[in-house]
Amino acid sequence: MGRAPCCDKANVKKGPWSPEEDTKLKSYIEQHGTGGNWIALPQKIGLKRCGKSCRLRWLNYLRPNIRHGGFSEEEDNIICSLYVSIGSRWSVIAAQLPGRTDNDIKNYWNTRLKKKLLGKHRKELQARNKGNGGILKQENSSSLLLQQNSAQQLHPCWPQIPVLPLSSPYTNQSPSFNDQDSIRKLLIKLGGRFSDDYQPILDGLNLQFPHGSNSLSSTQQIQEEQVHVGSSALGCMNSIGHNQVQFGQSNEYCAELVQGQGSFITTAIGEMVSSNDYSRRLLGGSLEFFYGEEMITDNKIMGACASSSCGQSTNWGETSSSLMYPSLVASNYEGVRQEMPRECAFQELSYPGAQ
DNA sequence: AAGTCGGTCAACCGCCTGACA
DNA sequence: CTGTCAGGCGGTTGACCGACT
Repeated sequence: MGRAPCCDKANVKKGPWSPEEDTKLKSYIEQHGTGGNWIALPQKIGLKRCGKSCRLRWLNYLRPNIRHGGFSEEEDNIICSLYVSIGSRWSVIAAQLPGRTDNDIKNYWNTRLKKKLLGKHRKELQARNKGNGGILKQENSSSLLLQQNSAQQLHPCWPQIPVLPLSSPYTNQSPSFNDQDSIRKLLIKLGGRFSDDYQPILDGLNLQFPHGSNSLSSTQQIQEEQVHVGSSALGCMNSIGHNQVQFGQSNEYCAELVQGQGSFITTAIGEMVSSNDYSRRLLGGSLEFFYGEEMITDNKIMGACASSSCGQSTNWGETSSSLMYPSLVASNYEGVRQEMPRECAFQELSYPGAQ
């Protein structure tokens, strides 16, 4: 029992539109509008097309002021910025780019932009490996984590509970956002092997992370976790799943693991975004929008955790709507588990020294 | 010249959401 | 409150085209 089709599939033409069909549709809509009913429209005009197909054709190709191809650097930046913050919500992204359609942007991202960023990463990786003789790739995850922990003490960019003031999007305020998790989402979405250095994105994005008073202790916790849990993503997930570690620790620990997956795209995007004031503002604003949305989900999770054995010192019930906790995005275990590509998890496990 | 391969992009599919009866 | 329906959306497909062998 499927859903009833929106039109009679047998009597509907499919495939590319002919110039005659385009002309019919365009002239009718220009004269009469859509009439608020796309389904009935093709019959009115005498087109053997599905109403949805007409709508798509009009929106993507026939309506005035549509631009195809020739994406500018500025547009690249905006697309990347928004993809980092809100993901593949192409209609929202398209709304920020006059004359662009969601379909165009989606195609552009999938065929060009993604590869452009991947290519950039490979070059950087090659350059870096030349510089250090490829030693970095040989390091096991434990030493990597320790190295990162050392760096974290200098740049404590993983506070347990970053707190940002809520402000309206698209303001001229400094983009004091904290988007490691959305960036991580991007990395996970894109899959593949990432580089190991996180700092460039922080520099590139000009991020300002509040230095949590407990950041040092959380680093120590992570080091302890390494001993107890091992250094695989699976270990992290199992730990959370079985409540063997406290929530704050597992959160941090997962963050560290994913951080270990690197940041080639984020570095590239960071460079793009930081090169452009508008993109920065856009990203700052859209991130707030994004985090605001994520909070709903995460509050549910955190609420559930707080009432079970995995909650610890954080009192999630006191969460104020005026505060945002971006790091909690990564604490969404289900989200991490579902979005983590198999390849990603496998490669993490295959590190020499991983237990 | 013919075959193969990979990239691009228009169009389709199916799910979700909101309006409305 | 519930069911239906159209609109909207993101993911996917497949035709087309140019580069390469």
